[in-house]
Amino acid sequence: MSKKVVVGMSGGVDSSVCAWLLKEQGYDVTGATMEIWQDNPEKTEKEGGCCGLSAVDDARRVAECLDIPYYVMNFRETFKEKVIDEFTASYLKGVTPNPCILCNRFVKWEAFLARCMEIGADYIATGHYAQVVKLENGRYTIKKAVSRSKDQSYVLYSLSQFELAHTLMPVGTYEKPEIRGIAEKTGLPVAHKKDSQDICFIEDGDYAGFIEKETGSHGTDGVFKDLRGNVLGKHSGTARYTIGQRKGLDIALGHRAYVCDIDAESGDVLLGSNEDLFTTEVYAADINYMGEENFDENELYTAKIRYSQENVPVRVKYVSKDVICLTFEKPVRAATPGQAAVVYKDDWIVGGGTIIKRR
RNA sequence: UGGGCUAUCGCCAAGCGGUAAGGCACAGCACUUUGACUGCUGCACUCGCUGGUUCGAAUCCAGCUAGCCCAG
Repeated sequence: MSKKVVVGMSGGVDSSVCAWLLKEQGYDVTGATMEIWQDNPEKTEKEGGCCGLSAVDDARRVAECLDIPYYVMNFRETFKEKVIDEFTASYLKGVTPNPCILCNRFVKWEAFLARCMEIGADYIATGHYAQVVKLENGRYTIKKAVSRSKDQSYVLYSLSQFELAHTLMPVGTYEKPEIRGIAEKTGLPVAHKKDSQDICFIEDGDYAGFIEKETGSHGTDGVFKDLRGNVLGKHSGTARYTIGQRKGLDIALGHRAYVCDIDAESGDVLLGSNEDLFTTEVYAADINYMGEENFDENELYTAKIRYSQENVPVRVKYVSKDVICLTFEKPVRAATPGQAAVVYKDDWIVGGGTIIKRR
């Protein structure tokens, strides 16, 4: 009896090929699309040969094409509660969340895996560019994708050992062009769909407008100040800014200015130069361990503090049981509370946490 | 009310008789399965207004208007 796996299908190329690959490998494959937010069929593909189809329709077509059972699962409530509400709440607190990480943790794994196991699945699978591996120490971890430019390990750092033990990510060993090649060769109807990007539940990209619409607030009103405390001008609400931001400040100082700090209590938004953004120490909490049970304070790891950043050598020290201090060998730019600090050893994840402050 | 100074793109600011630099801001695109960063492109046929001098003025002259400073 072959193992049963449910593939989370977004209707995109990667998850579609993921399903194909697993079927090819002999798994008993079922497709499922998580309905989370996209409730309007308008959001369709602009290019490729299958215009006018929503994510669900695309996924269903792929499932038919592969001749596998297909379900649509409703996770709207979980998504609203765990991702959207958290997203907006964070911004109002002056913190910059990473909704993809929240979604992975609470929806795509916690909720989706549980649902799939209820219907008898041994595994769930996704089209992420990352690899699930079991180390010699017996622990599971996420390893970077073979395709370093597409690697998504960073947004998966919060998965538990149990979840990893029941997860397959076959796409992680391929390059993007290979995946598209497979989609074409096997005639999947989504071979030419554009890669998804930006926050999925905010279609126009105006996240500040979204927050205001959802909560009726744009954060705390207040002023821009320089690093010495001099008032530079009024701003339009703390929720519109994030550490390291330059665009959209709408203030002409003659030189480029970047957000260095946000105080949602007072409404102060501190502006400084790009150099002012660099720091060598970053604190993180809410730690999830992957490849190791604990960080070794004597080990030289590498870490990244945002999705698109190269790994930087780092030492990890415990400030308390669940708060760590990362000391980077080279200053890192714009450590931002709310984003994740993910620690790697070689190309696999040791663990990670949420950035709480920088120094 | 006398005297002086200044008026160039949203902000700052070059220009000093030869046919409008630059920075910041802003916009679009690219990059990106988060927010950012970054890169590229665009952004005053016009120089407070009205006349005059000149082959030719934002640049010289006159008047007007506005703002600032000093004096009372």
